[in-house]
Amino acid sequence: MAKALIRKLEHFVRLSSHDKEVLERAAQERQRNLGPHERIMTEGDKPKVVYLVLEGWACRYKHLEDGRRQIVGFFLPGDLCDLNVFILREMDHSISSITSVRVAEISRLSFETILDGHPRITQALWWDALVSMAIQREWTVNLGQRDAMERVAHLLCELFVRLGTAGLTRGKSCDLPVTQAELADATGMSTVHVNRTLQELRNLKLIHLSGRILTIPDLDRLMRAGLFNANYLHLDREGAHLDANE
Amino acid sequence: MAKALIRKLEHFVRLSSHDKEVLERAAQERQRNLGPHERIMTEGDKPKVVYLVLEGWACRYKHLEDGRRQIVGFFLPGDLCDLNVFILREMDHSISSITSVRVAEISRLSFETILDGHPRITQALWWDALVSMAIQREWTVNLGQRDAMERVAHLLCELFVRLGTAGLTRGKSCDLPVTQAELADATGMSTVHVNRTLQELRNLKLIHLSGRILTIPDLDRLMRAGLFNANYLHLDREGAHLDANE
DNA sequence: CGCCGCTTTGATGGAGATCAACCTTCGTGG
DNA sequence: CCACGAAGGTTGATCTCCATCAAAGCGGCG
Repeated sequence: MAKALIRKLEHFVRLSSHDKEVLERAAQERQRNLGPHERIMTEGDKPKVVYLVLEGWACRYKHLEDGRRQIVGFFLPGDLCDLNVFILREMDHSISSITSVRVAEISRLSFETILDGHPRITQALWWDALVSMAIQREWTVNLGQRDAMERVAHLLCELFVRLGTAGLTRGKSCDLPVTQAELADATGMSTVHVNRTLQELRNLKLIHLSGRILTIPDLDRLMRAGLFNANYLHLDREGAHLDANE
Repeated sequence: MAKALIRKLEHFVRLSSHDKEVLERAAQERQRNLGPHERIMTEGDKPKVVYLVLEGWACRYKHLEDGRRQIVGFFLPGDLCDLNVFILREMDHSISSITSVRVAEISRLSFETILDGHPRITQALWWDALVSMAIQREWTVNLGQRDAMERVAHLLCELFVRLGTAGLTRGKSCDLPVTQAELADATGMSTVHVNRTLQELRNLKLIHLSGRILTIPDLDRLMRAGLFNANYLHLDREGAHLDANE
């Protein structure tokens, strides 16, 4: 159930089987199933629980008054929304499903129980939170400095690597269940230009994309095209000194 | 010493005088003075301490291999770098001073002591961390969706409001010790276009800017021009239920 | 079959980058 | 005290990347 999360956290630290059970139980506690494109939380809502995505894709986004929309992040299986949201009085952005999605709702109480009683998990979750912030910074760089090709290439690299850490790639391929309009909202481009950019990437044989399946024949080349450097994802078992010794 | 930080945190929760002393002492512990444009941390460094800016301006930024640079955030007096950085093996971005700066270096140990023993401070610091993430998201929106005028207007609003919460505005004015080139790196624009955009804002009487002093005659109008909505800064004493009762 | 959501294509326009000067201010040293 | 240089700000001319508009393909599904 919480397999993707566990697999992701183990890029930071090796968890004991007890740690894993604790996470599994938290993920069971209360689940919610959503269809594609349903609202999970709306800007202005009072946040009451922590969400963990178990299956499917979702996204955070903000609307401007005049209707423009920016997707500020994708939630993939294993992703948590901010650990401490319930400190805030109201959400400053919205969250929607992209595909159909199963989420776990973790209550404030049981979340705090985990943080209190399980220092190794706690550390791993903070690591994950720091990585989320690094991702958000990298998106800032992406939108501020990279041109269309680089921007799309960079986003695809990020998604592919993140899916990989959650165990959701198959060889050189992965699902990419987003429309070009959604890619546009995430990259700050128009749909038309996303379309042309994807074609260019296809012509250069940097990607193969059809029927919601993305294949990256040579990830290194795509990374170079997108000036992608994975260091911001901090994937090298940085907390090894905490490893469970079982 | 830690006045700006305390003042900022009190937008979330009222602190006891003991709380304030604890923060003051942490800010005394070990200080460092830097001239303008000095490196504080470099991408790749192992982070060892938490920095708190006491005086002056600094920024975080990332370089692309080909030299392009994106400023991903400004540090104003009272700002802390990520609470838990030392979990990470290496920095994924750099931090430099803009003006001359005084920072406090808070050791991992004494930082953890604060977090352990002072729940009200801890909550306030988490609130601050969540606000930092919201700011980063808002920058993503800024770069992705807003045009030049809106983008600069939005940034100026944000800086003015944040300075205000730290007690660093004088009426309608504040310091703005950044060059146009730095504004360009923060907004993803060219210096030339930042210059023209500032002129336009001046012509519209939305700002008055000279000699590093920014004056905003009518903040509401500038906010409208930048589609600025302050809710992402969460400034309405959200943690009032925790207020120290003294 | 026919519609709806998504992708693709072509034509046109504009916001902002780039290049290249020039100007102003201010700190430094002769 | 002035001369000079460096750093920052300002301007004009040109070009390009990407937005916008509009219409046409193309599956998939009721």
